[in-house]
Amino acid sequence: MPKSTGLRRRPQQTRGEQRINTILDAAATVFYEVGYATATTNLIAKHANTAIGSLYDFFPNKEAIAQRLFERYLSDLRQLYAGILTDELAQLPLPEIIDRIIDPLVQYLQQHVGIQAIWIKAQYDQGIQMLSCDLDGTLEQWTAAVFIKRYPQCDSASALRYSRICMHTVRALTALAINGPQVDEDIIADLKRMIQSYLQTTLGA
Amino acid sequence: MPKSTGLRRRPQQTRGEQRINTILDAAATVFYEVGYATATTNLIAKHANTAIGSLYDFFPNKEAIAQRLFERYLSDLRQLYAGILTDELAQLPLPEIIDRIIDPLVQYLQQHVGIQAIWIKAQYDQGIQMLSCDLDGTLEQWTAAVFIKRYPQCDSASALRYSRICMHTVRALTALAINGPQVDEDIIADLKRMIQSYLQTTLGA
Amino acid sequence: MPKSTGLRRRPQQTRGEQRINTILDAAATVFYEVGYATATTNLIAKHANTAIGSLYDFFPNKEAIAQRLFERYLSDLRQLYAGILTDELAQLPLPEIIDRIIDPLVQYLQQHVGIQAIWIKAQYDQGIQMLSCDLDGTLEQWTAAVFIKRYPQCDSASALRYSRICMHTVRALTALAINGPQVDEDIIADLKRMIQSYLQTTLGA
Amino acid sequence: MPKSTGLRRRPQQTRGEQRINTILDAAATVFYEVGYATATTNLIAKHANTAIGSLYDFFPNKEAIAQRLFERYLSDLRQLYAGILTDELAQLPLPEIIDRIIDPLVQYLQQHVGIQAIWIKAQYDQGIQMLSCDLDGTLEQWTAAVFIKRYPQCDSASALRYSRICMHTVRALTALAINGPQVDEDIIADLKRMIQSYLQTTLGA
DNA sequence: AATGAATGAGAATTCATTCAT
DNA sequence: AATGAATGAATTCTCATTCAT
Repeated sequence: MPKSTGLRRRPQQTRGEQRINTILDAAATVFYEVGYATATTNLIAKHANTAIGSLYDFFPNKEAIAQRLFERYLSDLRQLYAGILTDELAQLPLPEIIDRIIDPLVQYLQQHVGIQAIWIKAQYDQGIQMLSCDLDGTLEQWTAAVFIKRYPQCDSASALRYSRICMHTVRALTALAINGPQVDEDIIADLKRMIQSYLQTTLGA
Repeated sequence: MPKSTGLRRRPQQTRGEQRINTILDAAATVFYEVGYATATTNLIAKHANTAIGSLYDFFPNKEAIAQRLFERYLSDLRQLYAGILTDELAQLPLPEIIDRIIDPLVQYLQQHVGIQAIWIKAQYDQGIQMLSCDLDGTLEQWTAAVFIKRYPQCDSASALRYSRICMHTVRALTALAINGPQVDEDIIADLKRMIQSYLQTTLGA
Repeated sequence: MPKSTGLRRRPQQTRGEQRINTILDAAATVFYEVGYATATTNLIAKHANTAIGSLYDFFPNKEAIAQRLFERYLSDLRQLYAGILTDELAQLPLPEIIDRIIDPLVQYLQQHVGIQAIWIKAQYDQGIQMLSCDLDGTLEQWTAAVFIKRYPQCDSASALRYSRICMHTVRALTALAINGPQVDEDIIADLKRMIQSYLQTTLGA
Repeated sequence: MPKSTGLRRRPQQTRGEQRINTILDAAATVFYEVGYATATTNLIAKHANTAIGSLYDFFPNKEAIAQRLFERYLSDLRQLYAGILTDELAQLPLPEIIDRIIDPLVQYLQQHVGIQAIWIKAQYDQGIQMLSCDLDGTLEQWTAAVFIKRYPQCDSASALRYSRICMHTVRALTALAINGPQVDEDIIADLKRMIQSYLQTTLGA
């Protein structure tokens, strides 16, 4: 059952690189529109204006496409947070920290509907669950690192636990707040308040 | 594309009534074991020791089975909360209220793994999203009613909004805490703390 | 493949007799409405307000129902033509003969839509073809007998051939003329003219 | 309930074109051998030495296959009659006209057993009735045009009526006369005589 | 006799994936 | 590299018929 999910053929030319991105974009759209389970590889190929055979030239199976999408999102977010998760962040007041973490995430989700489909909306879909682990885990670790810096009394296991709880809440409420490109800012505000009060109660100011 | 999800044949003998329940129990198990998306009607029939034809005698498709399951869970919960959501509840201290709402829910989820599969774990699965609306909505309304009673300054629209936010958080974190019959009590404790601090910050003591 | 098509249980009581007729009437209606191939035994039972089990108490299979319908129609027609196919008939002028044969048939078809479905409309349906042989054959024989009487020079083989040709034409054009209880009298008139001129050309006045 | 009957995928390679024809040929054979109602898509695929999936690549269902067959036959006949239905035809003696219309049709039916199954033999099968309309209608119109030319006193509505009556008779009696590649010439001769005498009686020499 | 629940073979249909061109 | 035709296992669903009550 452990299918390989890597690329099949490493693209030799820029054309191939572009093709891969076209396919991934198409997949993101299709996943968003019909859901991961209902999405078919043929439909993705059609959206990408690509022959189904070409799709399979690059990806061994449907799962690998989602996998690769996750990787792309993760790399996006890595870049995005590189400038945010600095040492100074932990020194700021808690509300500020929360803003600086949540706002870019919300914005990114808003601008990339594909990630909504596979990360937020399908969080427990058996077919995609494992694929999202990396993304989940990475975000949780980043946040845990901030916690440790800010709350020195906090051991790393606890920090990860808190972080995980927060991230799950963030996922659930952004899912509620975000619908395609639309965002309900009130819910985001409440989400922030919830996280803030939780952390204050749990770890002190 | 809105398939009808009613019963196909209303059973007129006790046998039929039992058969329906057997199928629903089997479906709950199968949904839990392989997930809603992966579950097939044949697999459900096999688990129920029933001919596939019998399943289709009563249910037009998989969706209808899930629908019916939701109705059964909802009716269970209605009964469960009938004794809890009394007028006195709103008079109690907030932590007590939260305990009295969350504890029975956690216990019920723990004892009915089927509902975990379709309500908690598949909360954003396109195939099941609409079906769970009733359950969602009902729980949210119940809680909103408690809020209104406890916080008279709170109008009903806001109460519903707060309630919705809380229930989504509850779903997300019970999903994290509960795995089949296992419960991570620490997460439940944190969940309660999160809800409590959120409500206090938002609505006052 | 030669399924028995007789009755399974000879009804001991009038109740059973009635039940059989109810089922046959229902079958006639259903055959007319959806066609023989599409008709299901369950649907017939429902139309007859009868349990499917009861239907199978009386008829071993779907084919037997159609078979029995044919028998009923045949017996109706036998009675109908008993007073028509007399020795004097052959003495009449040809147009008169034709009227006396076709008119009652058209009227009967008009009044029994069930026979339209299985005899006229499904004349080449594999499922029903053989069943209609008796009805076909009988009508052809009756007519052949008239021919022989009227045209003494005509041997019985030829008479049967002419009769068969005429009956096929009659079937085809009544099918065109009759639609449920509606009849296009013009077509019937042309049908008669066609038959008459054919016979005159073939066998003389 | 009106399923679409167009092609699902328009073939873009010669292979696809061939495959479609193979499937249609197989369907014609199967329809002839077991009848339209009994024919299954799987059986057709098997006869065509084709994966069932390929069949569904091109055709959404059995009906669409029959539809397409009709179109092919119609186009054959159009070509066939292009050289026959000339202006001079109407000048010939009636028997000659009839020969020139019926003979090629009989020959074509004889050589294409598939059309026998769906056009002649299943002429009133509910499943196929509508599909054959085009073929019916076209043949009737062609013949009506000849009538109008030959009998100037005849208005177009009447011509169409006569034509329709004749074509139904032709269908019924060719069905009786033709069985696969076998033809009973005597019946064809009688058919011609019947049509001729009918037209003479109706429209004059 | 009657009821309607149960059976399961078999038909229709989809779609991830491979293959020929 | 690219195309799209082909494959067939797996799934959904129907319905003639039998069986338990």
